[in-house]
Amino acid sequence: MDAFYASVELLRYPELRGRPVVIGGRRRIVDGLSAGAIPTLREYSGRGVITTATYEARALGVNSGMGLMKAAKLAPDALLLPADFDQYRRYSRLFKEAVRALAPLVEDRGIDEIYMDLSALVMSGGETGPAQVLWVRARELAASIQGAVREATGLSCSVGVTPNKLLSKIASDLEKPGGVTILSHDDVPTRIWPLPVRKVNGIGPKATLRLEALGIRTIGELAQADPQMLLQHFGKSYGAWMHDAAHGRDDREVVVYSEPKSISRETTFEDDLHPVRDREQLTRIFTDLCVRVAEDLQRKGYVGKTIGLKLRYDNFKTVTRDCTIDEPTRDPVRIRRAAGECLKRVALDRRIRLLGVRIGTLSKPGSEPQAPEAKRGLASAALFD
DNA sequence: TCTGGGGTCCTAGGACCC
DNA sequence: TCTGGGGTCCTAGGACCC
Repeated sequence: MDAFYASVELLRYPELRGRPVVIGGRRRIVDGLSAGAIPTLREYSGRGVITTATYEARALGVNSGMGLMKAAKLAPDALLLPADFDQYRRYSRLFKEAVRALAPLVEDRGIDEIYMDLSALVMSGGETGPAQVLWVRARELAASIQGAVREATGLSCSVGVTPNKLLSKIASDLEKPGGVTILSHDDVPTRIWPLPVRKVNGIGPKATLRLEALGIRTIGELAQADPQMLLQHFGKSYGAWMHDAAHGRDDREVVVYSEPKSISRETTFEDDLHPVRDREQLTRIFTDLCVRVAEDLQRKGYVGKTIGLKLRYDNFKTVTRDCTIDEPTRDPVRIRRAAGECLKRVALDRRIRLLGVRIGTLSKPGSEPQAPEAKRGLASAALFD
């Protein structure tokens, strides 16, 4: 989806179309503003990052992930709207339903992205046909998907049609907003290799810096790099993957369903809290996080066994602790108790900026994996010792 | 002027088991 | 006093993604 959160907001505030708008920060009352007026970045003070910026705002140099105070320097007159996740989830459901009606093999990649396996549709009827024919079909299909999404939501999206997920992800980004990009393997040298390595899904900021230190900036340079050297610097698994990725190779399937692995809630405080002086407030927030995790478990129908704590200090250093309990649970009291045990294992010697609670090793109640005792072949194993 | 909230996957060490 | 070769589970941290 193109600038998803911002585009949803523009449906609600069509008069803002064409203006720089960013989504982020907290809902707050700004002194001196008349009720209903939309504040500009200039008027904002406090914590937070941009989650989405309209293309007009991006033209001013602001981007998602950027701190709001920094963004305010670059684009003081950009309008700032708080995120409304309930609304985004609603539109997310709508666009995914619209796509599934046309192309049922859909993999969820978060609120505003999907992969579709279009093979059967592009190669309908069994005959493969010359490349030109497939191209035409792919383009028609992509256009009808875009049409269906617009029909259902009023929003625009960009589509990449290629032989695999890796290339499709890159391709979908090449002609935003509203673009369709179709690539075959033969196009990799001309269309993919000139791009910076950062465009590869899985090469993030750290790997980009390390590659740059090796003199590798583009995907083409990565493709030409000595594989042995990559293994040396990035390890067997990541190094080999990088090399394959640079050549556009990717054999991952489109996964239409997967079970969640963990559920968590966390919050960054308006102001850093002192573990002693703000103890009461911290305790209240901590308990509330546990309650919300328990509610999420209940709503989604899971229980969990591994309870985790996350804590970020004022210097941004982050620590986690977790512990596994005997019986899977969704009880807020048990979760709170376990998380409390975790808390005893971290240093509370400086101010805290974030607190989080997580639960993992999820299962559906009543269908827990068998108890370990039942799985072990005690009788036969004993014979060998 | 610091840097959100929800996730996944990987690595690596240690405990423990046979 | 030294020491194999599997395996699983647990924990902590970190990179990365949307």
